[in-house]
Amino acid sequence: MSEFLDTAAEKYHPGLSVDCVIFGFHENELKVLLLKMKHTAKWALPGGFVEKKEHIDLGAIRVLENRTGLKDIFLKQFYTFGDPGRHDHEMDLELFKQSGRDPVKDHWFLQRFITVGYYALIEFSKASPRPDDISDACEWKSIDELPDMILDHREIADKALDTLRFQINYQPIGHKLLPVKFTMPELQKLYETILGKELDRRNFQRKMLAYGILKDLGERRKGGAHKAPYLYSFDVKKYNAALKIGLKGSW
Amino acid sequence: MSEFLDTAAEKYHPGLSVDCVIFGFHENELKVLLLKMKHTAKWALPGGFVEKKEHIDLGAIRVLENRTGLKDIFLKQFYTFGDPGRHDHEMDLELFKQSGRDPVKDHWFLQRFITVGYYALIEFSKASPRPDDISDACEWKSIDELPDMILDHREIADKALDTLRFQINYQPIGHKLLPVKFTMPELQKLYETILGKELDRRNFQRKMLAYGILKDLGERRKGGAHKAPYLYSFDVKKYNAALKIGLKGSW
DNA sequence: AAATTAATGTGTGATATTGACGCAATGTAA
DNA sequence: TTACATTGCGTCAATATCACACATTAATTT
Repeated sequence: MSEFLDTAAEKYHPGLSVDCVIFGFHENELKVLLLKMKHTAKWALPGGFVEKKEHIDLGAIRVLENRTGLKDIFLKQFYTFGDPGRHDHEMDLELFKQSGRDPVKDHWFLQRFITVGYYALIEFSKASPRPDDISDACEWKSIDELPDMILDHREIADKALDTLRFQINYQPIGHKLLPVKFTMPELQKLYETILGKELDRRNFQRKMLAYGILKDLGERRKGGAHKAPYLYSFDVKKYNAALKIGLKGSW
Repeated sequence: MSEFLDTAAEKYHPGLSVDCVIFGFHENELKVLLLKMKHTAKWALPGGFVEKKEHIDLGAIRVLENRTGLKDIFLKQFYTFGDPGRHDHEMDLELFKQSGRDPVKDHWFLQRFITVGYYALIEFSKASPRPDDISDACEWKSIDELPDMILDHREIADKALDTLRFQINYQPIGHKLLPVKFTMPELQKLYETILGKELDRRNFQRKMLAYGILKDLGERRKGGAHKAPYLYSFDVKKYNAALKIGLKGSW
């Protein structure tokens, strides 16, 4: 950390950061990957700084890969947060203190920061969450029960979910969040969580199948209680073609 | 300009700008307000820098008010452009030359810039376009015939239109772009321009009226050739209520 | 002044989509 | 074996969409 404070001003674009809202779907719940900050009870979105000659998208991709161990992640920029009040001067000074240094006036790290928000969709089971230097845990948290978060990170997470909801007919949400094989009830639960409301099981199935973007695998998912549902996977070509014009439908 | 170069580093957030795509609707055409840059044939979006302790939204509002003479403008952030290649070093040096100064290495103005894109919707007739220091003209240009633009401004304008198209059922587009009184054909033309396709006159009218967001003023617009169309205005309360859940409809 | 023309206002029927259900089939647990 | 929750498939009325036809009106032409 101490070294970071020394070299940051040279390496990174001033006053600019990226924060990622990483979504995963597990046990019928939509989850977000959060970092538990050292020395406090608060959590944070995985984030980082953008190098001076780096595309901001690349900065976000770096963060993503470091936090999840995954490559080729689906990532979308969704909003830039530029409230000058989003700074937490106390926290910054605390960081200096912990690194055993005196806060320097006008230090790169102590200025006001703008942050560009990205959301990512990843397949839950494939990720290997790992903390970074300033955190001592990296865990999935249910979107319905987010813990106390630093700065405006709660607002950023909420806005990401809003965006997801808004773009549900235009982004490969199912394809990126679900495993290759999935059942109709699982797909429905995902939609319900994102939309924040319940859908009729039968109408949902009819509509989904009508899109022609699913391949019926003929198998069933055994093991669970009750009747075993069929397994499906996405017909990626047709799915992407359909998304371009948008899945019609009022959810 | 020379003074600007001296004080900018102190006053403005480093490496950050805002650019505004200002939409207006006139003579059945969707138009964008552009600045003609001095000493070149290229045009630019109205833009500016963000003060160190200023909300980025406020920075955009400042630009808007200065360029149009209007207050209370409808404004939405839509995307942040962070390609390091969006810089035009030649142009920067030119600016230094014109201000009669030598380009200083590592000068605030010569670093790489991120820009936050905003789109604005204004009532065409109420605006009084005026150039800024670095431009010698400020004019409306049809979205269909945009002139050569600097940097990635063309890309920014295109993305703004895409956003408008995407949000057409959720933003008060008609209300902000049209005068208080307007005819159904005018409203339709606006929709057609934004959507980039023609719509059936009769189905459009039926759908619009079904939303219940229009007030029939009973008057007709005389003067034009042929049958005089009725005048409408928005029922703002109902319009806004309808937008919250989104005007249903596949355009 | 009457006829022409190019818009606008209103209506209709076929088709597709939505929303709210019913009912039988299936796998686990009692 | 039975009970039960869950899944697969189907029905039907209400609504929305799409593709038109026809009558009306105001300026222009003859």
